[in-house]
Amino acid sequence: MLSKKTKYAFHALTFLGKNRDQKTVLIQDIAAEYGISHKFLENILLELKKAGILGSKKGKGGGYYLIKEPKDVALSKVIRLLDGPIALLPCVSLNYYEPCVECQSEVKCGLNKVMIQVRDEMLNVLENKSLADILDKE
Amino acid sequence: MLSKKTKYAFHALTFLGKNRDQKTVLIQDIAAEYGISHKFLENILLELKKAGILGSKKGKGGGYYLIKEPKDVALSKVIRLLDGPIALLPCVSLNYYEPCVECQSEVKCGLNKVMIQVRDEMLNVLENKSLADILDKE
DNA sequence: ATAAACCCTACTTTTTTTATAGACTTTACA
DNA sequence: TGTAAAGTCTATAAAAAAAGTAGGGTTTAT
Repeated sequence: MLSKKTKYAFHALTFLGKNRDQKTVLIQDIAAEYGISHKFLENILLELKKAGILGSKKGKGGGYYLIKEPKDVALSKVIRLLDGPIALLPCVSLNYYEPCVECQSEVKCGLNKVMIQVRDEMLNVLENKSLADILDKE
Repeated sequence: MLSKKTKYAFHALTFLGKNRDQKTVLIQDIAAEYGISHKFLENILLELKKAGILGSKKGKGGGYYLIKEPKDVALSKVIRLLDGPIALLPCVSLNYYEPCVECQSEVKCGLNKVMIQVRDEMLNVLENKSLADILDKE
């Protein structure tokens, strides 16, 4: 399951996507829309900004806005950013690889082989679905 | 990512699958093979037994054995048993459904719709891969 | 009778997630 | 030019989940 952080990130991105006509949107308005803690959401939006997905404007009249095209915000990108690896095991993660301590030889490990296949099929889905798909269904 | 519990379950199942010629296998031998805590593994094997995947024999000369054909032990079954939902959000889980409190209307939620698609594609993979696939690659 | 092995429940520790606090910086505008 | 509005940043606290441990109970071969 995704963490709440990631789920809220998707909600926020959806809200920002729906309000692209506005120059900026307040954290507060997003928090209110979904009943999320303002402060918690603040951290999430900051991470999305640092990742180049959102832009912001400080000071009075400021707020956040979507900097990327919705079709260019893949689900995989948001998940990796806030939740970490998509792979089901550390030993098959492309972005967060770590060997399994209990594993004598990765090359001989059937579980490793199968989980590489699972990872590839999951990535195929998560890299080809994007914020645009979410917005299309709203 | 899968929990260690689930990862160890797959290791144990693999070991038992490779030793189907023996009547029973000791917890201790599986734990030693992977350097896993005996007691922790005990709990895991017990769950696999209760789920009808493993059988056991008590007393001296006892141990665990695979009760199902490897091809009939889908990855999805083991993951659900030890880790819970496969779906990425509670509101799209088939086996562990819960509404999202922040969601006004599930029917109008684009995230919900997209995550249903993601779930179906993940299930398609995880229900069609099994212990047999792991054993084939060892 | 005894030792080997699984069964079961409860508990503790550790890690991760979720949430909060508060001081700081930037900006619009009266 | 002062003030209020808004994002920035770091640290910490609280809650929940995962990982691991303990120990007595039951069954069975010899």
